[in-house]
Formats: sequence, C-alpha cells, structure tokens
Amino acid sequence: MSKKQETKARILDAAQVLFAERGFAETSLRAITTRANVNLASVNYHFGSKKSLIQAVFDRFLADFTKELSRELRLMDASSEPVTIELVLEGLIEPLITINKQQANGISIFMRLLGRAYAETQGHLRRYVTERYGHVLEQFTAQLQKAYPSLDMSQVFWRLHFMLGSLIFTLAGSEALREISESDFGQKVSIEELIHQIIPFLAAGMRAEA
Amino acid sequence: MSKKQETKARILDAAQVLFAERGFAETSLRAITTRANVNLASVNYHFGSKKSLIQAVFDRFLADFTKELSRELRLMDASSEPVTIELVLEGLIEPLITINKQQANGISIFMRLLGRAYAETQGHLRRYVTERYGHVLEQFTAQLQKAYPSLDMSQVFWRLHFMLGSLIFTLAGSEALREISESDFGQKVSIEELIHQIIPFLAAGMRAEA
DNA sequence: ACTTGTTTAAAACATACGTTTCAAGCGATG
DNA sequence: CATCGCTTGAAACGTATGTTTTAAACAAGT
Repeated sequence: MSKKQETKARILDAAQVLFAERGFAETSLRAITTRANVNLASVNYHFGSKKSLIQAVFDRFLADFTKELSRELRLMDASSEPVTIELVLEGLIEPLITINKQQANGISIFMRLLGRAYAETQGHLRRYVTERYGHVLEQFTAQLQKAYPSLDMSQVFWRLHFMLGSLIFTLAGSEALREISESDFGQKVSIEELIHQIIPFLAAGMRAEA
Repeated sequence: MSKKQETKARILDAAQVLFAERGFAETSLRAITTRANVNLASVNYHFGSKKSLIQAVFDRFLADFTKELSRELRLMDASSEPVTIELVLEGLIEPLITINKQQANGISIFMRLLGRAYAETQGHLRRYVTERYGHVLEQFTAQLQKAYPSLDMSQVFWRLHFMLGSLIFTLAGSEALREISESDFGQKVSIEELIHQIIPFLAAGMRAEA
C-alpha cells in the first residue's frame, strides 16, 4: 500500500493553481515543487512526466465536476417538472458553486484551466478531455435540446459553444473583471451574483430567432 | 533610413501564426526564424527581445483592427439611422471580415491571439493592450449603451464581456468546431455564416430581462 | 573607389528546464 | 531487530532557449 498520498495531493494542489495562473509551459516543475514543499524528483516519481501531471490535474478536477453535473442532469431527467433552458443552466452552475465552496476562487481556477485546455490546438490535452468527458457534454446537449425541441441539433451545438464561450471567458477572468467593475461602478460583485447575471443572458441567446 | 523592412515583416508574419497556433512560451525564436527564413539574431536586432516581438505582433494586428472599428463606430454615430444592437455588432464584425479577406484564417488567428492576451494574468501584455487600445473599447461600449439606453452601465459592461467571450472563444476555436460540425451534421459552415449565427444570439442576450 | 552606417550570418554564451540517477530515509512485516 | 518495498533528497545530466558577440556583407553618399 502507498504510504503518502499527501505528497501527490500537495503537488496537484500547487500545480492546479500555478497552471491556472500562468499556463502549462510557463510553470516549471521547480515552481510547483517549491510551492508544494516537496522534492523536485517527486513529480516524475509520482506522475512520470510533466505532461502526465497536467492530465492528472484535469482528471481530478473534471472527475468531481462531471460526476456532480451528470447527477444533476439525471435528476432533471427523472423529474416530472418540464425542462427549461434556465433549469439546464442551473444544473451546470450548481457543480461550479460546489467547487467554489471547496476552494477559494475555485471557479476561476477551473475555468482558466478549461480555457487553456481549449486553447491547445496541437496538444493531446484537448483530445484527452473530450474523449474522456465528452459523454457528459453530450448528456448536457441532450437536455438542452429537450428544453428547446424546435431548434435543430446543429444550432443547439453552436449555441452551446456560444454559451460555453461566455461562461469560460467571463469566469476565467472574473477576478480582474470584478475589480474593474468595482473601480468603475463602485460595487463589488460576488461570483455567485455574476453567475446569476449570466444565466438570463445565455437563456435569452438560446431562445433567439434564427 | 532603414533598408529592409522585409525581414521585419517576415518575422511578424511567422510569429503571428505560430503564436496563435501554439502560444507564446511554446513558440521558440528558432521556430519563428526558421519559418520566416531569416537569421536567428535578426529578432533581437529588429525587436530587441522576444517580449517586444510579441507586443509588435499585437500592435500590427490591433492597429489595423481598431482603426477600422473606430471608423465604423464614427460612421454609425454620424448616421441618422437609429442605433441598434445588431448594427453595433455588425460594426464589430466588419473589420473582422476585412482581416479574413487579407489573410487566410485571419479571424481565427486574431481571436486566438486575443484569447491568449486575455489569459495572461501576470504578463504585461493584457495591460499593454487595454491601455493602448482601451479607448476603442470605450467607444464601442458607448454605442452599445446608446442602442440600449435603459440598461445601466454596469450591466452593459458585464454583457459586453459575455459577448466578447462568445465571440473570442467560438471564433478562436472555429476551425476545430467547424470540423466537428461537419462530421456530426454533414454541413460545413463558413466563418461568415458562423458569425451571422452568433449575432442574433448575442443581440438576444443583450436584450434579456434582468 | 573609399568610407560609413545598417543589416545579416554563424557561433558561442549563460541559463533554465525536464528528467535521471543513486543513496539515504522510512514504515511495515517477518 | 533485520529485511524489504516504497518514498524522499540532493545532485547531476543533457538539452533547448533567449540573448550576445563578432565578423562579414551590403547599400548609399561623397
């Protein structure tokens, strides 16, 4: 049996934050191990390589997130209440709120990581994520279509990505944006308030006439 | 007087594409100079440093774009026709179409660069861009508010960024998304078609009830 | 044609990085 | 207590990177 999973977790914690803040290439293993207070070699010992560490960070994050999202979607499916776009979006938001409760700025970190994975054209990361967690996205798409059956699948696909763009982009930069908002308009907006401002925007966009 | 601006332009051309494709840290000066068929040292000779080269790439791109966008906005302001959200968005799209005509996949390259600049929290790049070209964004915001006067400034600010998220995210990944769309739904969507699908989505989102 | 300022070429430099190595440390098992 | 597998520590290795250097090539002015 393994003695210390603590080192592994410490590395993941540090890597997660630094990757989100600076990016993958810009974050050295030395920066990670220094922050985690572990030895440099322990990364290669526990994860094999830097690339595998990056995947492990995504796995830990996405495993939790997709599990909870999938649960929300199944509950929605079983419920007798009619599915609306707002409900589907709430089901997506709920796991994010959970993340934010478990970790300070968790949403921002999560979204920054997602954005970076998305930006990787060449890298295997994007393929890895879509292959491993693509089924939840399909599940989500299915609910979306159920909420808006008159929209054909191709348009659901595109509008889904319009929504993801808004969400990932805004929440990834939410800290900076909230600071600007505060200095310009004098009122600090919480992440949860912000999210509940996005939902009507997205829902209205989904319902737009083609 | 300078003799050869050609080397400088060749470097910018190569750097622009590679930065958009792979990112800044992932693109070496050697990769750039090889692609541009120039000597390695010429980057430091003409631009001083890699960081300055990155800024120069943004400058060339944003100078053209903001100039044309600013012109569109001024025309709109002078026109007697009432300003609508759709019109403002068209004014934003128009310079993008121009870019795409001047350069293959120009929109995607431009948006990928913008996305990367946005993702840089620590780097000076984001601050550099916002300080140098922020006035055009303010101009754009002003028109948006004129098109929708009942929305208070703080909400205009947020919804503007919701829209930017959709645009940058979708258009940055448009090549991959259009391939998925083609294989899943059998129809290839052109960039221009795609853009004209986004506009009603964004406009409806802007008009959403709070 | 010679000089001068600018640009290119090739090589070298210093450094930061991911990875590997190997010895020491540790914890449980017999 | 001795032994064995797992984990940590410190150092070194090889390599790729941004930058600098120095000389050659070049264009233009007188």
